[in-house]
Amino acid sequence: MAPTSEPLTAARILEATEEVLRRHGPAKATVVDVARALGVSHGSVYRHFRTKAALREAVTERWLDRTSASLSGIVAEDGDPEARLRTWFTTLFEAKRHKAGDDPELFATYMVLIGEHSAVVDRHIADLTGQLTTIVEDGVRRGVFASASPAVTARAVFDATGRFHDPCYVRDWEQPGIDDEFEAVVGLVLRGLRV
Amino acid sequence: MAPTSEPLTAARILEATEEVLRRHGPAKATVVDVARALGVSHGSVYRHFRTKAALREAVTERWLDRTSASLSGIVAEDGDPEARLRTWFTTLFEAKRHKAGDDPELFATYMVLIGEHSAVVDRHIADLTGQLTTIVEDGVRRGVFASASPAVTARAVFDATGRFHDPCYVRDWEQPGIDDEFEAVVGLVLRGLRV
DNA sequence: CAGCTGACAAATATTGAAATCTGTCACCTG
DNA sequence: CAGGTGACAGATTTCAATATTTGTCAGCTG
Repeated sequence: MAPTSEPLTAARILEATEEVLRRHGPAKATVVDVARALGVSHGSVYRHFRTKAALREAVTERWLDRTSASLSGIVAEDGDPEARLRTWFTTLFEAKRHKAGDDPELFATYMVLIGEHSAVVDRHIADLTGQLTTIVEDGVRRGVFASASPAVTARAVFDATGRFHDPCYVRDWEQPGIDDEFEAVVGLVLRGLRV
Repeated sequence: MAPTSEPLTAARILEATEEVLRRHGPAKATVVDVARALGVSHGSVYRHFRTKAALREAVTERWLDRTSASLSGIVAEDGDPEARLRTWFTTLFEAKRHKAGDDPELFATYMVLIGEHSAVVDRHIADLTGQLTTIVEDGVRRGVFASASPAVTARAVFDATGRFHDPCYVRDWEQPGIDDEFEAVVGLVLRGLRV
């Protein structure tokens, strides 16, 4: 399209790759498509990313990092830890549900990418449980949460709410009654957390 | 194989279908294979099951029902509800983990079947949460559990422990540390359940 | 000479013709 | 005549030929 203009950067390639994935889906998005979208030869793309897998992995990481970033603000706040925990999960659930509901095809695309790059997902989960650990530690410090090991507890809290953030449950997120189920699980977990 | 002998019953067809699925996997198990294993024509199989899907559904249901049955004993016991709940989940997790670990291919086969027959799975989940509801009600009656609605609470407890019984997490079940994570989640949930 | 190109070999995906399977049903047979 | 058969049409799967894609690299170009 654009014959030549700005210098070819990793960021521009990632942007174009996201667009190609959105348009063609994970199965038909090729490196040649990405290069064409940028008006360069596919050899140039390989100058910035060693393999197609590395390129897709970078796109996946960027996508997951956007979610982490939007939650980190809640961790930084200084209010009631229980309320912050509740807000954190509500925000996460809402964000995932909207991503999945607003553009199911794109979400399905990212689910494929996530399946391809488990190391990135592991890092992302470590990131999120790290945020939870901070909130749990804060709660313990203030004497509102009981936990011998905040990191272990944070992980347990994360695992217990999996139904409301793990993509393997996407289908359930549109089901009626899911909000009540969310409240029930979060309520149960928060009760278990209190001193 | 066996030219003719006992009368052809639904039970014998289900048995043979399980065997064919075990041998050939879900993709290559055909109705003709099942008929051949029984020494009959495939038309006879269609006399007992309207479609291939119905046959596979029946096999799936039988498989899931075996799990439910093995847990119902724990529900019927009359000990400490908290201990029973713990035993119930430990038994479920152990059973699933062994099924998955001992014969991964067969487990993968059943995962495919489960994906094909969500109505059967829904029934199975209703069955299991029903068992949990009985234990929770018992705990409330004895004054050890707090719950405004045992059915809702039971469902929340079931959802919160999904990581240790939902097949979408099979991979995690072999990971080191999974037992600690199980303990952490079950501990958290039981704390949340206590008065 | 840094950055890009495009021809190329090997790996992977697509395609369409042939083979197999599903589900039906008129007709056997003990 | 209850229970079973097997030929059949349409749907689905397989397989091998064909086309595309990935990843490399010698060489072009601004």
